[in-house]
Amino acid sequence: MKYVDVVIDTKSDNVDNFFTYSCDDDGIGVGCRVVAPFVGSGKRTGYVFAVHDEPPAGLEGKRIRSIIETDPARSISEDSVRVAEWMKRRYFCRYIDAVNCFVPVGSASKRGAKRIPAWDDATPASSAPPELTEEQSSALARILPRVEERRYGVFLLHGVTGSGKTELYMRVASAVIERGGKVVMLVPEISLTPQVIGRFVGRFGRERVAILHSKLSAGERFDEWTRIRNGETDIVIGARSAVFAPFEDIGAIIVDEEHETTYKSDMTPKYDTVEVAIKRASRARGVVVLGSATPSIVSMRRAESGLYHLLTMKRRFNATPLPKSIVVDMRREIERGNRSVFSAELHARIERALTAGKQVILFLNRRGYSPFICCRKCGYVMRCDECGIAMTYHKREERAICHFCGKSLTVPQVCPECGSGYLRGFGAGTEKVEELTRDAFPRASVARLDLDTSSVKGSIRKILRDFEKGRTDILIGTQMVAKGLDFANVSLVGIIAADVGLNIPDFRSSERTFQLITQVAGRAGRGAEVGDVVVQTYAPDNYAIMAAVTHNYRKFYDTELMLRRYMKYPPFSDVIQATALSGDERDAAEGAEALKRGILAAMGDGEGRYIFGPHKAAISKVGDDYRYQMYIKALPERRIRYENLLAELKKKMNTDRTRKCRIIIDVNPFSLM
DNA sequence: AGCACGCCGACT
DNA sequence: GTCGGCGTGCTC
Repeated sequence: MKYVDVVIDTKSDNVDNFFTYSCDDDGIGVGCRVVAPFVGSGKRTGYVFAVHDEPPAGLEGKRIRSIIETDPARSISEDSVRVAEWMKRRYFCRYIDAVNCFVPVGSASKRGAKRIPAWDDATPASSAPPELTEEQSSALARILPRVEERRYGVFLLHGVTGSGKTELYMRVASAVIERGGKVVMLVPEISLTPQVIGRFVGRFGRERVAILHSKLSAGERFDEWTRIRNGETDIVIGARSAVFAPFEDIGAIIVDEEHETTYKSDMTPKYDTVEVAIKRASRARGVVVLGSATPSIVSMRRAESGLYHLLTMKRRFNATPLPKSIVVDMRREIERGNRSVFSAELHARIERALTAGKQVILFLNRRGYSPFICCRKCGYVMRCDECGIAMTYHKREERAICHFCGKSLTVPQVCPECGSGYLRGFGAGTEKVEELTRDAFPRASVARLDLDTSSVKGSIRKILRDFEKGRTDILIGTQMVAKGLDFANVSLVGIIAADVGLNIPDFRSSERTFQLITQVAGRAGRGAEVGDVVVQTYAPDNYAIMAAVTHNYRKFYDTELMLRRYMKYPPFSDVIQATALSGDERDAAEGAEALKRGILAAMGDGEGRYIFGPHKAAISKVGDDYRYQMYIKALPERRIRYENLLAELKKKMNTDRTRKCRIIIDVNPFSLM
């Protein structure tokens, strides 16, 4: 007879702890999925977190019921359970939320278990391993000993675009597979990285590679999960959720473009994929390879302080120099009377590129026609009544659209505040830039790639194929054009407004701007010739823009780190966002205040200098819930105290039926809105 | 006395 | 979340 501690799968915070059952099956172990009796004649599924030989103390007077059945097909490993425990503490979620990350939702699909999934996006590319460059060899030489000795270690691979990071990933994967281990390859967004997948499939073969992507149905996902768990594959490639792949012996977890924000989950549990990868690899004695041309400040800091091993690759594979960038001060353009979105310099260079038969990419991180709609008489701004944020004008649909919740309205003829007829869109988004480009370069063929033109299935690929085949001269787009595109004939990249992201209220706005400009600029001159980049900005002296333009990561990192240290932002703290939600605005506001009182009561009033808010959230309402939120800069020495305190306060408030609000907590949220 | 309802704690 | 125990208060 065994006694097992089980976490029950329910939706309530009240039941987020262990329940002890008896069990006569010796096949039971940590990670086992079970069905257990719960509340009268009811039964629920759950997961075993601990196994004891004796009934544990503290259960006097309670009956210990016995497990009804076990479900080996959907059980997880003991290591996974330990990582789930860590996730609960780190991300303030319930045990079961963390456990469910490791388990597919569906059950076996009816189409037969051995089906190989659709591979539409992955064209296998040349498979022969090329000769390594000197930089690649020396980087690899630092990773391989750990792979062979099965020692945990984290490597931050800082490699400029085109320095051959993917080849290095494949060599690490090869070495792991050779010694019988398994590999997880994480990419920011599966649909935008067909090249990487194609190369892996070409090298390792379709049968031994599993690809997890969002288009899989629940049944297909379950089949893939089972295939992975049964050891039928060596490599899993996928977006962030693939970090939970059911491998036992993880030799390597590779995180491509580790700085990307898609690695932060925005749903419960709100985990950071890089952190989970490190936790899993350290348990499995595997290596983690974090690759990026623009490593996150947090990762680079960890490398600098010796927690990670830093590997640097500075040379581009084909020795093409990095593109030449010039900065255009848009304030001077206005002074000279040029109020168009194209500076004289950019206009001239586009002309020149087109004449030479070259292609151009224009980047603007803002979709729609105008980012806001404003009354020129009284200053009224059209806002989404659901979310409270300014609505974007979309000309083709002739509607005002909320970019947060998608709500769309017709634009009124007259101002709803003052009744004037001067309601107009202000500023320019990609839709407007497309129109202005067609006007300015009537003989060029122009296309646009953003969320609005790519929502129809297959249209991304069509737009990209047209561009690749040279049927499009100028491609205008948002971040979508920044990722992984590699077109030899692009000689010019124009960044229409480099400062768009710089002024959003988030401590990472400089970091994101630096990364984005670097990434977009990298699209120029991927062929034999040096590319040109024109960066238009109203803040030409800004350190993030300057450093990006001069390809000076070091300079950016040093400046940014100094500011972060001074301001006590990550990596010098964790920013913890606590949000109170309620259908009643006063309950949300009062809940947030109560939480803050609870924190100050435990930590002392002095801690108030690290707590900001609570205040009505910038996105003040989501669905039926009003949102009030606050931020805590949790210094490292207080992290453990906050882990305990906030878990306790959150549970207390969420289970208190006299309080009509819910508390949710996000550690280092992707956005402060 | 009999029962509907809501509050509250417990669920192994 | 959901069940059941229990106290309150209304009705027969």
